[in-house]
Amino acid sequence: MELVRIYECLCDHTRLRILNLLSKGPLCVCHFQEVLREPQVKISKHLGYLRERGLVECERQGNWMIYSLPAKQPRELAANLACLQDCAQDDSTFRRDIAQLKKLSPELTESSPCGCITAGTARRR
Amino acid sequence: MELVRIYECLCDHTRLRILNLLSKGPLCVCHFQEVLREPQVKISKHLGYLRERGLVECERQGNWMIYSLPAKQPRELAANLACLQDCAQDDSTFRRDIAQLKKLSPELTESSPCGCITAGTARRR
DNA sequence: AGAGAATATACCTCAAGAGGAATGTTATTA
DNA sequence: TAATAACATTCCTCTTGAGGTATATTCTCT
Repeated sequence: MELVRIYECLCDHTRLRILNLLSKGPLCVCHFQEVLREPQVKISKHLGYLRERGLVECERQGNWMIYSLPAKQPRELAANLACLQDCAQDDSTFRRDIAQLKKLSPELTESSPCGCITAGTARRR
Repeated sequence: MELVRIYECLCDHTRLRILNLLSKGPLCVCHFQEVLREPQVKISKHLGYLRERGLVECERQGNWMIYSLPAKQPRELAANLACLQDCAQDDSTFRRDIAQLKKLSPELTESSPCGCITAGTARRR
């Protein structure tokens, strides 16, 4: 995987926030919307961008698309994602996002796919 | 230092090569030209870009501008430069650049500023 | 089959930045 | 002081990508 391609993915704030959330586990699009508070198009396009370049994988689960970090990562990618995680700890936005994520779905890993089954009713826009 | 700003600096191949060379120590512009075999404008502009964003520092030494990595680096920058160095080891271009650098000026650290005193006569374009 | 929910894509506008040609700037040397 | 070396900057063209609006696609459920 080309180093430059990786860095191109990392040089947008929204994408960094997405990758930061994904470090905690798979998520569906509506969760990103909930946590990041950004319009659907924006999130969907950034996810598409990351997917095309192999920074994330996705799988359909009924009506939901579950995004996750690649199961098998080339060394350069793993190293940079680890570095990002390290740096994210110092940043208030990233920390707040994680806090918000836990708040929205404390049961995340327990409930079905990604806790989305109830998320539909919880969303308002 | 904003993470995104750092990544913006890293998402160009020429800049990565520059930073890779700088990891071995300070260098002047003519050395970059020698090793990277890229036109002067291109190198100068990328160095300017990196300088504006605090990824490199420079100091005039007579006719030469000596570029180096910042003496004092914020954590995010240090982490990412370290990560880059780690990844660069797997890449043939980066390895070749370093080899070329050593070949051009094996005495680098011993001779004056950056070994540039003789570099002028060595260049041909 | 039809409706609605979740997500993706097309199309448009705007800004940033890459690369090159020409020219400017600063310092050294004759 | 004039010439030259080493760099920087300006101006121009072209591509990429960000963000938004509107619309399409894919499932699920009734």
